[in-house]
Amino acid sequence: MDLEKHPKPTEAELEILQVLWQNGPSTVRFVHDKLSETKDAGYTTTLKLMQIMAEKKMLEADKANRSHVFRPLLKEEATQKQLLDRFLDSTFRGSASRLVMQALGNHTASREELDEIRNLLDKLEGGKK
Amino acid sequence: MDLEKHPKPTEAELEILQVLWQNGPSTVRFVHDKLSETKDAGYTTTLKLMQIMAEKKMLEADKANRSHVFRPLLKEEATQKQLLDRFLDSTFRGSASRLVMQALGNHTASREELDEIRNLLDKLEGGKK
DNA sequence: TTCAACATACGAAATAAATCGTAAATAAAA
DNA sequence: TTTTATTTACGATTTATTTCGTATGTTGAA
Repeated sequence: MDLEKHPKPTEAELEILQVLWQNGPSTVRFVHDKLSETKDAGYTTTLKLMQIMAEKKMLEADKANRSHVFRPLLKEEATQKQLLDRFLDSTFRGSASRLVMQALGNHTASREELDEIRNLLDKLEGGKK
Repeated sequence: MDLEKHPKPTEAELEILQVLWQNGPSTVRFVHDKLSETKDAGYTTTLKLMQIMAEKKMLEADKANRSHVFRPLLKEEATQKQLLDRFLDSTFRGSASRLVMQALGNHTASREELDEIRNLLDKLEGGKK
């Protein structure tokens, strides 16, 4: 069968997915230009990666025009959740609260974001009453 | 010089560090037995990894006895923070609150943990008044 | 002492990930 | 139309990581 439920994207693949999630279906050229802002690798490198990702069914290429347009087949939230699970496990031995504490402690969040989190806490804690 | 500030531990290295952080300085045998519970690789694989880690100054070996005793040179919290930064960046484009929301949403935390988090929120939000 | 169990040393193979070079096709420009 | 630029195809290389095999040394039990 080989259903390959959770194809963990590599670092480089994730970078590409991020561009697509943020900007919608895009050509290799576009993705590569975006990546070039922070990274430097040749055009064919990006191309090859995206082709491989298409093979792996992470992306789908629309080949109608000469410049193929790729769209992500993985959903951002689902992928984040999957990666978070792994990360939580490997780095925080599964303790979500320790991760949350660290994340909140070390990184700035706006007042609004903090309030949002507080609301979520209320809901969660409500369920535990 | 080659100071190598942030030697990002690989997955396998992290597993070894976890054992050492949890159990204190240990022999290869001990670490390998622990890892064997969830993973399967030969003894010499673990040995080799730990030797490489020692070269990289992630571990230090006490060679007084035949069975060398390895201790971690990286601190757990600092390493977690470092990995969290990268993860946050690559997976959540730097949005700590989104990560926190996902983490809280998908994973169970006890009442006490939730309260702890709430306290932290109070402190943080206090600082923003 | 002799043998079996267990330790480290270390080169090298296996695997995975990322990068690149070059060819061939197509399109756009001159 | 000829040339130049851009694109995909794709094999191959490079680099990183993980794994293992074998040699060799040490310890402890028979």
